[in-house]
Amino acid sequence: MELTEFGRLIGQESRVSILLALMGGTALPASELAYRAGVANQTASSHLNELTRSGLIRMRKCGRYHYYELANGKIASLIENLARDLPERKGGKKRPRIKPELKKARFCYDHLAGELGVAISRGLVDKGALFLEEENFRLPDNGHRIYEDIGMDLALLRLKKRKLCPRCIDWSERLPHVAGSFGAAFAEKMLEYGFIRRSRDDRSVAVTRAGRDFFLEVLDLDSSLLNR
Amino acid sequence: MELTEFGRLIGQESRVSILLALMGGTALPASELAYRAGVANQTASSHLNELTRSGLIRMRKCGRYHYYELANGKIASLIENLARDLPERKGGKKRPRIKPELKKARFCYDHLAGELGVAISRGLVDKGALFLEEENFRLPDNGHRIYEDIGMDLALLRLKKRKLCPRCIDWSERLPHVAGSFGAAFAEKMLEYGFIRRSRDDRSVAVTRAGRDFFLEVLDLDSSLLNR
DNA sequence: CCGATATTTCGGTTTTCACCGAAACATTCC
DNA sequence: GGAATGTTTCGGTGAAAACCGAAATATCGG
Repeated sequence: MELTEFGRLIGQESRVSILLALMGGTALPASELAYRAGVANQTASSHLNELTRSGLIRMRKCGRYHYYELANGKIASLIENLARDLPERKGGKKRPRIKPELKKARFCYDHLAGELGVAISRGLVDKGALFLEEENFRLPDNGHRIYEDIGMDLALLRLKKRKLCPRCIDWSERLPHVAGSFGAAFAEKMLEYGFIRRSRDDRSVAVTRAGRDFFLEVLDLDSSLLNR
Repeated sequence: MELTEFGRLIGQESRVSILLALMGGTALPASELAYRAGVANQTASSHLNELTRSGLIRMRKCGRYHYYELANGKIASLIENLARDLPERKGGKKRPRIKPELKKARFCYDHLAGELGVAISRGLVDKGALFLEEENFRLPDNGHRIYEDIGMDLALLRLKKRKLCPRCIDWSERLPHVAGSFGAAFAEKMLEYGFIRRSRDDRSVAVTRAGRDFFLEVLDLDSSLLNR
């Protein structure tokens, strides 16, 4: 895709709203996206069509619903990185743009980011369950107790053609956290066990009471992160 | 800056042409930029005004000339990275977009990139004059013969607040090469000694006969890179 | 098949903005 | 000072496109 085309696509509030809504990794139906962007269904439909043609998003039909989602994880990181690297607003410090819930914990496409995402990755590293390397993280060859306990099959993940556990530099934190098929699978497990819960409205994530215990006991996370 | 604003700015051929023309790192007068973008001076002027207000570029007056340049190196890498990470054109492989001269050797803001830039960095590493580390390159604590021979004062560079020698991942090569104040100073030296010469038209770079000898002898670069 | 719901297509309106001609402003050169 | 050159400001035109109402299409639930 050309710079200009990409720029034109993200040079428009409604389309950016749509893309940002999809950054959470969940596929959403057209009307929901129209609502979030604050435009009529017809308008959103034409935007969705354009975004699809350009390859940034894709559509999956499910009955009368058309579910749209980001085309792949690369698109998600592209946008995440761009948002992170944009220069500060000229006039100084006033940047309350980041909603606190998002800053705290959110989905970045399909893995956890924000303070929680960063802390989890760091916790795993501290426990010897993950190693920070040059470009990517690395998983221990023999697996790790933590993964066994929550029933993660690392061998299965290694088979996927997708990168296993690349580093993703967080948009709000500017610190590395684990992404890739491992990052996605880990987040999936956390949802499965009810340790975290997705927001209904955006890509923010709440830590449940059970999750609080898990993160405290298994990963020694700082409790200040887990309150509220 | 907001995503949308940035998108709008680069969502337009003329403005992208201007930015790309400035990616070489040299400041250019308004009329030159108008010419390269293929629009009238008045039109370019309004684009330049907008780009300046947004903080992407800045202006330096010199007599009746108004020289515009990228606001700083971060803007350059932002654009370079974005261009690198954009998804491939949907329809497959046809991407002859990169001009061969640019692919071979070019300025990336103020340091060398392209095949030559990558090769130089690799050559310096091979000679023990540069070390490839996690996020950045590192210079040897005691300096190196190579730098003495061309009269580079590393101590002076270390004083600058700018990063000394970060890694920059090349847009066309997708390989790391050295940027930062060291990268800029090294490129400056190469120009000074007449080892390379900037193109008058774009940000591409030609290796002179003297440069060929230097790169062959001092850095053992592959001669295929240096022909023509 | 029918009504309800989700989405898209079509047509037309309105907004945005890229563009340039003309004129103003700034600087240099003579 | 006056002509020449580089740049910007102003005003108007034209094209692109964001938007929505209305109607068409698709699917679901009976």
